[in-house]
Parts: sequence; structure tokens; C-alpha cells
Amino acid sequence: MKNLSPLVQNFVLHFGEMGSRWGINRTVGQIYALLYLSDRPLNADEIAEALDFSRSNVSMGLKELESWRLVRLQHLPGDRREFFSAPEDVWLIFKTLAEERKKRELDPTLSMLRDAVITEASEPGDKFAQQRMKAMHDLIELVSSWFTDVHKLDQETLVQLMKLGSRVHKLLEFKGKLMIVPGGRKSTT
Amino acid sequence: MKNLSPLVQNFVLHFGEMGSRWGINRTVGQIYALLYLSDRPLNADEIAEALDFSRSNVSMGLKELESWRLVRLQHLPGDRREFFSAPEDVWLIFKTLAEERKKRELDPTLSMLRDAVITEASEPGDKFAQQRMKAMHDLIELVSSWFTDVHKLDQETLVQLMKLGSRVHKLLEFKGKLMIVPGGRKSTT
DNA sequence: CAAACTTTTCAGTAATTACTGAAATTACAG
DNA sequence: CTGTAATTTCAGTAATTACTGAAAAGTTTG
Repeated sequence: MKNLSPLVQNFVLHFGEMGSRWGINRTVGQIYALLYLSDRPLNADEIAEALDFSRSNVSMGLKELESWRLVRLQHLPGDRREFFSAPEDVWLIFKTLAEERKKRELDPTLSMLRDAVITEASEPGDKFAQQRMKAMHDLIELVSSWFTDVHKLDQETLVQLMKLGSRVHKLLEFKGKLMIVPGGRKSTT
Repeated sequence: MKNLSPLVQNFVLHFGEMGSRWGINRTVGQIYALLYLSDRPLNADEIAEALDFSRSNVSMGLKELESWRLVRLQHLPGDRREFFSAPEDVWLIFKTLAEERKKRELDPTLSMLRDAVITEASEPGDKFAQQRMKAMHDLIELVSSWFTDVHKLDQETLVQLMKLGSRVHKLLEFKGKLMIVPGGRKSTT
């Protein structure tokens, strides 16, 4: 790691470790961290130089980050190399990350469970297993569609909701009272 | 894999793949999947037999699952072996998982960022990096405390909130109007 | 407290994943 | 088109992680 201040270096190393804690590997985590802290777009050679990785490793890492939509590719005037940067808006980053994780972790499981649940249980012992899968399916479906839903909210509202925290309970209680009208349950829309 | 119906086998294999997609390894994912679908607690030998793993591998896998608080150890009367089961309540499982991931993924990063931000920037280029870290810190802190907060809500309320989805916006808007009182911003509690 | 049973540890090995350098491909400028 | 600069691919290798069997440690029971 060349020319990186201890502050930056520490952050980069941390993200490397963190990366390998979930699916993504150390290299990719470090590249992202470097881009995130950089005040200007970097090209692949600069990244390879700064982190002391081979050029090809950087290439693969950037491809991975692009597949996560976590880096933006851009061109600088009068330079034919590709420059990369991390979006500045942390909320956008957070949303992208959540979306991608949903796509990779939740969606395939949901689809597998849907299939498993509609299949008629052939063996006698499968009855119980299917009940369990149904329970998991319903939970993931709820969480999943909530994710998609909340994603539509603008940042302002999202922050407001989060700051409200568990006091949202009061609000829901209040809403509950309002909604007790002839005809029972009623949509808020 | 012995004596597993195709239905169960498919689920187990899926969880194995899924497991290796984030930090946890294939073996651990499969053990958990098996326990989740089982209608009775299983001992280590049964798991090793069913999944065709070595006894020691099962032992390590179970330890890992225990560290995630995803399995419960229990003893059956008249049997001195240890039996394991996955909690039945899917909401509890979901909460545990969220909590553990927060502990492993968010908390260490938060603490690193806190330190990095309070450190006086020594090098000139660190000014920008620190701003970025501050932005990330604030976001993670907000999400993190929201997590902790929401965790306190009972399942009923949580489901209600999720079903509300993005319509929570309306509710917050409404609350906003209510709170416009002399003196400005006012707590809901 | 010894024998039988059960679980854990751990060194060695297998399997997987990450990384590199060289070659191939692609993109562009003259 | 041609030559040059830039990027990607990929086979080989390095590094890491997963898994096993054997031995050690821990538990229970008579």
C-alpha cells in the first residue's frame, strides 16, 4: 500500500476484512474502500499501484463491484482510460446494497420455497417439512415486499421513519383507532 | 445424504449454497436446514449420518450455529447425548439473525469509524476522507439504532408495520401535521 | 473411580477460492 | 488500416478455508 495515509489505510484494511466476512473477497472490499474515500475518480492502474494488487486482479474486482452497482465508470476528457468512483450519496449506496443483497440472498430462496410448498408432499414425513417451509416463505415474502416498498420512499421519509424508531408503535396504535370504522379493515391509501 | 426425501434434500442443498454466498460455510448451512425441517431434535450422529459428514465436522458446525444462537441444545430423558433443534418461531429466527449480523457486520465498522472521525486529520488529504467516513458513520449509526429499537417491538406490531409498507408515508405525513404546534418539533412520546 | 460413552481438538490433507503474468481482445488515434 | 494504449481472459499457482480421522478431553453410570 503506497502513498496512503494511515487513516485511509486503516479504513481500507477494515473493509478488506469486512468484505471477506460476507461473500465478497478482501480485494474487492479494499478497492471499494479506496474509491469511497477518494476525492476523484481513479483508474485501474492507480488502484493497482495504491493497493499493490496486480492489474488483472483490479480488473476483476472492479467488474465485481460493477455487478453490485457500487461503482460508476466514467471517462475523463482527453484520457482514454476508464475511471471509477463510488457514488457520494451514502443513502443511495445503502439502498443499492440492500437491493442487491435481496436479489442475491432472498429472491432465490423465495423462489425455491414457493416451488417446494406447491409441490404435493409425496412422502409422509414431508408434511411437517412443508409447514416449516411455508412459514419461512411467508416471512421472507413479507420482508421482501416490505423492502421493495420502502425502497420507494424518499430519503427524507426514510430518515424520519428511522428516527421514530420503536415509537412507530404509538403511531400505529393511533392509526388502528382511526381505522375502526363500519366495514372493518380499511386501506390507508 | 441418506434417508432424506427429495423435498428435504433440495432445501438442504439450497441452504448449503446460500450459506457459502455469505460468510458461513456450506456444511453449516446444511446442518441448519436439516434441523429447521426436522420435527424432532437431532443428535450429532444423526446429522452426520443424514448429511454424510464426519462426526467432527458436525461438531464444529453445531458450535458455529450455537455462536449465532440459531440452534438450541437440549437433553432427552434417558439419553445422555446432546440433541439440537432450530427454534420454531420464524420471527424469532429472523430477529436473531438480524441481531447477530448487526453485531458482526455493523458494530465493528461503527467503532472503527468513530475512532477515525475523532482523530485529528494529520495529513492534508485526510480532510475529505474524514468527511466521507463521517457520512458513513452517521448512516450506520442511524440504521443500527433503528434496528435495536425495532427489535423491541412485538411481532404483531412489526407485521403491521411491514404490511403497511410504503404507505407509512401517509402516516408520517399525518403525524407531521399533528405535530405542528407552538414550539415546533415535538416528541410523540 | 473405572469403564463406557460422548464431544472436542487438532494436525494433516483435500477442496476451494484468490491472485498473477502472459496472451488475447478491444478501443481508439492518426 | 495500422499501431498503440487499455482492458479482459485465463491457465497456472499461491493462499485460504473446509474437512477428516485419530487422539484427547470431558461426562455419566454402575
